[in-house]
Amino acid sequence: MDQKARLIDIARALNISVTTVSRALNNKLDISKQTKQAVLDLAKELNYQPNTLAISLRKKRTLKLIGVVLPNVDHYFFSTLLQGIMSEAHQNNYLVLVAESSQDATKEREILEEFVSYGVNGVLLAPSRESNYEENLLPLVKQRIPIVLMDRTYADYSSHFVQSDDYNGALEAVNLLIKNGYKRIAHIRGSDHWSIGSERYRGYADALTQNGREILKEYVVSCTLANKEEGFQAATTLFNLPNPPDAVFTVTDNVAAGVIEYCNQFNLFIPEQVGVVGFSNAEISALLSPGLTTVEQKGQDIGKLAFSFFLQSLSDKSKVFQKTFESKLIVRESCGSQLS
Amino acid sequence: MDQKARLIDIARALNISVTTVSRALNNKLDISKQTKQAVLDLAKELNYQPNTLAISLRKKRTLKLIGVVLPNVDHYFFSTLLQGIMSEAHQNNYLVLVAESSQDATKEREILEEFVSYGVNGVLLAPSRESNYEENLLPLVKQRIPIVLMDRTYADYSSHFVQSDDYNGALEAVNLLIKNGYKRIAHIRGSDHWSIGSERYRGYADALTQNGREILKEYVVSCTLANKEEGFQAATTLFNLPNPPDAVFTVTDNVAAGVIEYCNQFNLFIPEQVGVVGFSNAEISALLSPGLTTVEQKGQDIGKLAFSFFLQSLSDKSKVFQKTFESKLIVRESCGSQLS
DNA sequence: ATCAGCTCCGTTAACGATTACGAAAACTTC
DNA sequence: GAAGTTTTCGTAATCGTTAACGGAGCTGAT
Repeated sequence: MDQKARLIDIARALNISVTTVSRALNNKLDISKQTKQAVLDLAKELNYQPNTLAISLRKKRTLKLIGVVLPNVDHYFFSTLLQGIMSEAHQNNYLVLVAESSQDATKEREILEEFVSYGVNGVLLAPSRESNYEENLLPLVKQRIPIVLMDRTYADYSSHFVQSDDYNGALEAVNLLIKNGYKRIAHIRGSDHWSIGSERYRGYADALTQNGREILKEYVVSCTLANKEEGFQAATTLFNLPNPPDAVFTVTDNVAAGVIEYCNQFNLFIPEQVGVVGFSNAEISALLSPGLTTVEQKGQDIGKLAFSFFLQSLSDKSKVFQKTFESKLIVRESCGSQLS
Repeated sequence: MDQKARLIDIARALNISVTTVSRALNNKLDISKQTKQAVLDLAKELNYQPNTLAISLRKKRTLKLIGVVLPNVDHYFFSTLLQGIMSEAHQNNYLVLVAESSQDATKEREILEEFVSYGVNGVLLAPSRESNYEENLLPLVKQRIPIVLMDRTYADYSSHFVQSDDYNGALEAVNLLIKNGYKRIAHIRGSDHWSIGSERYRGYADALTQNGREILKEYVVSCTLANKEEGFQAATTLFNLPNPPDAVFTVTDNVAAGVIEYCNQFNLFIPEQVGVVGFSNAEISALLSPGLTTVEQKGQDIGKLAFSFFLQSLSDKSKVFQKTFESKLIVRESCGSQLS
């Protein structure tokens, strides 16, 4: 009784054919004003909602549906990324399937397969750390499903992507530390498999050499999960060196939070004794004490552009859309800029 | 050539009927081993992918698809909520449509309609502030689509829900401040339209009266967005009163972050001069200095349970599933518990 | 030889919408 | 009033898949 209203329900009630009802609702020509009005009125009364499935099937046009795969949604950067995607998608009447790979390449592959079998029109992917082109992406490429990569890319595959300029961001961050007088700058970096790990390291290394400084192995500590705990641990290692650093550049803000906690705990004053710069401009960076100098990653903008690249790639199959957002330093207390 | 293979293509190639092909692929009984094998082989060769639209249309429901509507995904609590939902959903082979209402009841309604016309099997909804039952939920209820509410509920509608115990959480938080010797406890509260705003205020008020204290109007400041800036502003108001408070309980951790920033900036020592307690146990609460005492909201658990309620409601149509998670205080430095 | 009971498969009608085609009704025009 | 034109509507096919039903063919028991 209260079931969903269909065209046939309206048709029977008005004693006309389904075709006529369809015509009325779709603003077609071959229909009189009166019947059209009657249909529209009844449709409104019954709260008629067309069945998208049936329409798509009939029109042989797929549903407006895209899939988004992220390593973690509770990570601030990714959640803003998602927000950007969803706002664009909603404006274009696309629905968004979301799944979390939890940084697990196998799970990522499973998700992508599910998405494909569900008939998504495209995939926006922020690859997990161990994701590789051959196994994860090739199947989609074969099926000609548009893919836009976000945040990181594959070394062996050129596709649409939107990322932030990790290299220059890191370069500027370390340059700032140098300019502010820090002498022994350490880096807590991400893993090599991870493009943001290697890109940010590259920026760190080049900033040092461009300023005629050496890169000391013991000043570079790797982490894998890039969270606060690892930051604390790495700080412990660094500050217990015979010749400890006087500044730390970290691969993410969360890692920097661990460093700051270590310094607060062991009375190393920031920025007087130790300078700290993070990466991401996560929510926490403004809330930490002292405020964390960091490199902005515009999650929303990246997400929006990624979706718009997907849309454009539908109409222009041959073109490859790529964008690297410029990095921007957000200077707060932790890097000693206020000292001079 | 590269067109998608359909059942009829396989059927024609093997000179059998579509039904038989369908039977082979769906592991039905009435079929011989040989034909079944032949179909499976050819299907694999042609890389047959069933058309989910057609299946869903025929079965009158989509295959394992649920919709999630949240006010904001970049809010930490909601992102953990989403995480909980997605982890359960993935385990049960459900795909998850996600959309953001941006606290806009009209947009929320649009999203819900879209979800329905896509044939989702259920909806998990964290209602926006102005969402009302009549307009937003009634249409779904009429169509007998299972709905599980999260975080807040409707006064005029009893349904499945999962929420955290805002009232008792607030009560305990304020009791702790009282126990730790704070005399003039203020509250920065959320708006009245918002159940967490009124529930947490109710807890605050009852804690005071149960301890024989007065509720002073000037000690209760309202905010709408519940962010750090509003917290800073409210702190400015409170600490410039002729008789300023010596403790503040805030509706969210972000608001508390604003208060802490104010105190740090104007040299009000926490917890010695001012006690602060927040709500949510957001990521930032552990990273702030001093660490913020707060009430835990188990986003992941709430999300997981909400999904499992949805699943259960499918098999047991008549039962109503409801759960209020107990609140739990997370005690850190900001509330003076270390002082005594 | 007849009948019951399998196994295996095809025919047909759905699911809810769109659309080509043609026919009835209404309106012109001479 | 007959012929032509236009407006308005219905019939039936179609999208890709599933499912109720029935029928052929074979086996084995009576």
